Amino acid sequence: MTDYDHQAIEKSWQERWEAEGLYHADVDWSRPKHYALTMLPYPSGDFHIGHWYAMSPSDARARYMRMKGYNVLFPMGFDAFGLPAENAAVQRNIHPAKWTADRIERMRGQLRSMGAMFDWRREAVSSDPDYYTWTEWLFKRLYEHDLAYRGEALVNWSPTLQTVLANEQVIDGKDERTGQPVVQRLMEQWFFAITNYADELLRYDGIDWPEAIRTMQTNWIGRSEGAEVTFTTEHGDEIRVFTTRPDTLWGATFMVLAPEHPLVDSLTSADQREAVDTYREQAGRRTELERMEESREKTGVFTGGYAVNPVNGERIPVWIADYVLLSYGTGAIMAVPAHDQRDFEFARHFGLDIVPVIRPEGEEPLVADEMTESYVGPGAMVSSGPIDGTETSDAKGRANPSIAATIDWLEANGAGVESINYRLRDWLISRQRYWGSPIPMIHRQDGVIEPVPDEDLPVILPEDVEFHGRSPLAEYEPFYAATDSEGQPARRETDTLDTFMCSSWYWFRYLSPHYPDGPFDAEEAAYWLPVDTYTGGSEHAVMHLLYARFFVKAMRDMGVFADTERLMREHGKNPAGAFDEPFMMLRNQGQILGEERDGDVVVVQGERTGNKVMATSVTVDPDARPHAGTVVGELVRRTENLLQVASDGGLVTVEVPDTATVDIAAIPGTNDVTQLRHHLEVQRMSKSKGNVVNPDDLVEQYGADTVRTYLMFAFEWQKGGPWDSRGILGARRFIEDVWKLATAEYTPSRPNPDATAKLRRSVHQTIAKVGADLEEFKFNTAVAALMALRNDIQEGRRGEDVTPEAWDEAVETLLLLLAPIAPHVTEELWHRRGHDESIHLQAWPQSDAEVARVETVTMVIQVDGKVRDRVEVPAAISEEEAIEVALASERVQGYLDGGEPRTVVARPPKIVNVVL
RNA sequence: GCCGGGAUGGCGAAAUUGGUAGACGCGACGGACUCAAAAUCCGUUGGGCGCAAGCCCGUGGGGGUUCGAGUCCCCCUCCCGGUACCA
Repeated sequence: MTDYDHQAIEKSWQERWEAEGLYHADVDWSRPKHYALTMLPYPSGDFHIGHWYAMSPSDARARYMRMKGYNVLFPMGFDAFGLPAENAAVQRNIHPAKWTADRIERMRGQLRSMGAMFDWRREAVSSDPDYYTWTEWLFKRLYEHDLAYRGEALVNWSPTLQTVLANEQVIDGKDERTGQPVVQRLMEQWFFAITNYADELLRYDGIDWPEAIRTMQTNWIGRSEGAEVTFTTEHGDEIRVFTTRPDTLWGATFMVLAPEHPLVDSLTSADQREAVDTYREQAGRRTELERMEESREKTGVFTGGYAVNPVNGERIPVWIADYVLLSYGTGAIMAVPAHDQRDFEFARHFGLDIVPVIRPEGEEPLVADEMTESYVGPGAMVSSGPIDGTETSDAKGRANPSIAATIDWLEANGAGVESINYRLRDWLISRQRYWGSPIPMIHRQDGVIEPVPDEDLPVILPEDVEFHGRSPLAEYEPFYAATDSEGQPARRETDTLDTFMCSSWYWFRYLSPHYPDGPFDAEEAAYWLPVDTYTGGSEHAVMHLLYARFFVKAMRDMGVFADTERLMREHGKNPAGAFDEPFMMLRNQGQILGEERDGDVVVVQGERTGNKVMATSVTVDPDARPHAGTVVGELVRRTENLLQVASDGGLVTVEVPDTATVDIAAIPGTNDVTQLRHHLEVQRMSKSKGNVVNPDDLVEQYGADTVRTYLMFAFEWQKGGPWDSRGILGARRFIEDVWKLATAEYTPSRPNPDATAKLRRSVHQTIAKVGADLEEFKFNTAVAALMALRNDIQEGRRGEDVTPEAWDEAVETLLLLLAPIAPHVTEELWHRRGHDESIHLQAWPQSDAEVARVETVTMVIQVDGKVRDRVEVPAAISEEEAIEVALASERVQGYLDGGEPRTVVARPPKIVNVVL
């Protein structure tokens, strides 16, 4: 037993740190700065172990940087606007402001229990007028620079949420938050012109971000190079199409328009009118989700109209089909069935012409009737007029000779132009909801829209409104009744801003959360910006992280940083590149999953051969009766579709083929093998599954230091993994061991130089190892190294053979290296050992290379690549000596059997390989 | 389908980037302490063979490069994440 009382220690240090302002970070131009940022939480009400997993390692690294001599800013705040608060108002009659404030208060307490080095003076809450004044102000600046505009577009409307959503917030036709389907509607809304920055957003110059995030953003932006070609209808209307393969224009045999395309009406012939109207009506009624759930069988109707292909004057039919989307490209395509798989399927389905225009490399020419799929490979252009015979490769855009030749021809003949198209749409920013930042705009009676003057900002969100599931603002006269710049009655904008806008600039507000003259104090910004490290989840790859990049670029171009840049220069800091990107380094943590459960009772029917069973049916039910079943027992392990079941008759391997019927008591409805796999393995934490790990309970039971240490130790941080309630005991034991060592009386009975040197070597190696690991976010190996040092110190204690000086050095170094990870217990022990100043103000220990150096190493001797012997040799051994030692080995001699080795490869002092 | 990341003991994981596979921890097993249990302490722990010295096998599967491959190259299987009639 120790007198380690984590509850008392953690509480008292948290209070003392707060009272002393230990973590206050202030501008100090004489010191290098480090701005460490972790994604701000939404005030959901309760901290999840996932928050701890994201934040406490980030805190450890920020603390490490502080000990390395940086002036570190590590702020915290709340992303406080959003729908859940509004729902609470509807369902429980609690005002969103109160709901939010209560939750923030509770979460602040939980955050404090983590013992992180947050500078609470810099806390920012996005729903405070202090904050959203500047969200509104930024909206106005964007409006003034034509980066915010009102426009009509086909948008995602969520009937569930009663609001429109940005493309980024719709996944698989369902809204990102609730998973409910969205529908497409043509509506007039507010947008941010993020597409103006598409090309710049594709560049990631100077930033150290995970490859995966950059790829996701690149794919989301979806740049494609090609040409825009103009076809002409029989009525003389122009139909513009975007294509990445203009070289196949001579193979275009029909056109397809999106059902909502504006030219559909004029194209439609009288006899096709009814069919077209029916199809359009059906398409409009279906949600994105329904469209995707239906088979991939192509549907569509002929309009009865024709258009002329500008390259050859051919008259081709115009169809409508829902595989062409109004929101992408021009909403119309030329169809080249021979060389595009979707067009091919459509043509086959409706019996349309297929004309090959590429002769595959080294093969016979394609014959339309014999084709079973489109051909998209390289070859030579055929039946293509002016570009006949031109080579075509797999390259995209002008890099492909046939495409380059076609673009030149199109431009010379006025039939089309080179064009680049993006998948990225402008960011739809308005929401028909209450609990968000107001949009500071006024609709005049004459239809003109004008901004609220700066001196009238902020537009305050009124409190005494009624909640009923839709935005109350549009029905609340005291809010919407306004006066325009000419004193005329007008209507205030009642939509509010997407909460992603609030989180697109919050790290600037942290710098000076109460600064009254701008979104941030330029002096603070000049010193702290840009953010050096940013940590958080990768789920924000194409939302928050893309918006944040857009915002800083737009702010830069609008001159918002002009004063900041001037101040940077005055202080001798080069502003170049400081406002091109928000976060210089980004690292994503993984996810903590629910605890791996065992104890599932499995009942299997099937054919048994020995201890193997081919299942025909599998039932998972904790209350399963031990009756008829080929095998009844407890699941021990599963890999793929193989289950290991411990039954009365011993361990049985059960194979579950796709054809087996599966019944899982916990999951209603018909189940399948996939569900079985997921159910029997780990899963996400959720209240309904009853596997949520509550950090508050863990902190009470084990202490924050133990929880932090365990979270950093147990997983590769970027990866995460299933919670293990037994694993945390190892972290607790480690902390207790540190306590014991640091409070022990140590008087050696037989100090000797060898043991002393050995311990000191370990200490200095550990300093280097832990520092390097924390630098690279490798928290698990950093903790492992500290545990190994603990083991070495314990060995010294048992042997009583290291000098008191080496002992003290080892123990205190252990405390210093552990301080960023377990801040409370190390602080306590540091003081108990007679230090007055906080351990968190100490410098990171220096590793003495001389002390850390090993004098002898174990050299491996291989014979034909197999390890046959190990010999202790001086670390500085020469190649000749190494070979000599290796050949002198008895084991090697035995293999040589008197003969000579064919060759010997030596990499002293690591390895010598003797090849027979 | 496409893009990205993976697959290493019973489990979480290490491995200086081509050089002792399994550090560190969990669990398990054996022992000490205890009337007993927990806690704690000591030890063992990839699999197989062997009394032992030791030998063989082993990083999802199959090939290859190399004196030497978890690591590099080619092919395949599976898992996780993202994304999808994107013209």
